[in-house]
Amino acid sequence: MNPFEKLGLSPLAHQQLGKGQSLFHMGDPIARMYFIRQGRIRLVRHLEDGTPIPFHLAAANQMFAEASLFTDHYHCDAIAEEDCSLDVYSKPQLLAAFQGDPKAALSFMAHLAQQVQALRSQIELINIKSATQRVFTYIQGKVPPGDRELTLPQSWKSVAAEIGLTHEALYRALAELQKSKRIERKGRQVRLC
Amino acid sequence: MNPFEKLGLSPLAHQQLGKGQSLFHMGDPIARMYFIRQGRIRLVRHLEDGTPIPFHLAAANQMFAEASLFTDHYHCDAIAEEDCSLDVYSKPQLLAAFQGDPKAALSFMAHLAQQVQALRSQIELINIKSATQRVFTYIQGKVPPGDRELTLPQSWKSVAAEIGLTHEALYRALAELQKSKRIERKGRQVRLC
DNA sequence: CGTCCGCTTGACTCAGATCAAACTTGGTGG
DNA sequence: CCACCAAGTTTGATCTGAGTCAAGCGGACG
Repeated sequence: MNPFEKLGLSPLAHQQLGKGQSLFHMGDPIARMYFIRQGRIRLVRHLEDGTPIPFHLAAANQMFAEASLFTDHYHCDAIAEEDCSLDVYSKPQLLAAFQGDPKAALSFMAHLAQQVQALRSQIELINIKSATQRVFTYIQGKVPPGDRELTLPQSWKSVAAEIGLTHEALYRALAELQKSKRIERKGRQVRLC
Repeated sequence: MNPFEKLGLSPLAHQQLGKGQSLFHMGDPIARMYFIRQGRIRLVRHLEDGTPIPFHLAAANQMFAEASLFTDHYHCDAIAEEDCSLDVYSKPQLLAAFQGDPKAALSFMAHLAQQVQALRSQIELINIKSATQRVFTYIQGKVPPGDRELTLPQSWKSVAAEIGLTHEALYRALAELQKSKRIERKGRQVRLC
C-alpha cells in the first residue's frame, strides 16, 4: 500500500525504466508524480561545467521529487540507478486529494519535514573538513540506531560523490579508519568498533 | 497578516529576544512554533568539535524551524542575530488547524517543499570546489531575478560560514571577482557585471 | 574470454586552511 | 563628543590535506 493508494488514488500508468535511463531532466514540465515499486532512482544536479552532484537516492517503496508537487518545472535530473518499475500518478489529482483528506495532507507534510531534516544533516556532513572524519560521521549516520553494522545499498564511489569527496579520498579515508580500528569493512559491509 | 493568523489562530504570547540570546537548543522538547515579527534568527548546528554550522537565517515576517512541527525535539540551535520580536503559537493548535483547513495545509506543504529546494541548492553550492566560483554562484543565486544588485542582510563573515569557507578565503574570492570585473562591491552591496 | 567498472594505492600539486597582523567600523559609556 | 572596545574586514606567509593523474587489481557480465 503506497501513500498514493492510501489517498484513494489509482495509478495512471506503470512505467519501466532500464538502468541508466533518465525519467526526467532539469527544466521538464511537471505533470506526474512517481512511486518506486522496484529499483532505485538517483536525483542529480549539474554544475555549469557539467560536474554531476547527486543529492538523493530514492529507493523502492518511496515516492520522490516531492518538492516538485508545487513547481512547474523540474530542477534536477532523475536517472535510474538500476532497472526500475514505477507507478505514475497525476499531479493535479494528488493535489485535489490532499484538499479532501487533511490526514493525508499532514502525513505528506511530515514526509517533507523529514526531508528537510535529512538535507540539513547532509549539509552538516559536507561541512566537515577532514575526509576521514566526514566518512566516519557518514557511516555513523547510516548505521541503524542500536545496531553497529551496515550494508551499503550503493557503491562507495557514489557515496564519495554524495558526500563531496573524490573516490580516491574516500578509499583513503576508509583505509585510515580501518587502520585506526574505528571501523571494520568487507566490501560494502561496515561495522563500527 | 502572518500564516498562523490566516488559520484563525491567535498567538499564545509574544516574546522578545536580545541579540545573541538563544531561543532553543538542540534536544529541547518542541511545544511551540514561532513567527518572527522583527529581527532575524539564525539556525545553527554544531559538529562534535564545536564548529558551528549555520544553515539558515530566518528573517522578519517568516516562520521558521518548520520541520520541527513533526518532531519532538529540536535538532539545531536558534540564536537571535539581532534583537527580535516573536509571536508564539501552540504546536498542537497549529496541527489541529491544518486538519480543518486543507488550503492552509497545502500552502504550508508548499512552503516546506520550497525549503527542500533551497536546501538542495545549498548542497549544490557547497559542492563547488573553487572558492571564487562558489562565491560567484552564491551571489548569482541571491540577486533578485531581473535585478543585478544586492545588499546582504548579514556580514560577509557569516556568509563564509554558510557556504563552507573561511572568511579569509571568502574575502580573497571577492577580491578576485572584483579584479576580474565579474562583480563590483562596496561593503555589503554587490553588483553583477 | 575479454571488456567494463568499481576498487585500491602511489606520487605530485595546489587551493584553501591556518596563523598572524593591521585597518575600519559601529556602538558604548564616560 | 570623544576614547575605547568588539567585531568585521583585509592582506601576507606558510602549511597541509584533498584533488589530480597514473597505474594495477579483481569481479561481473555479455
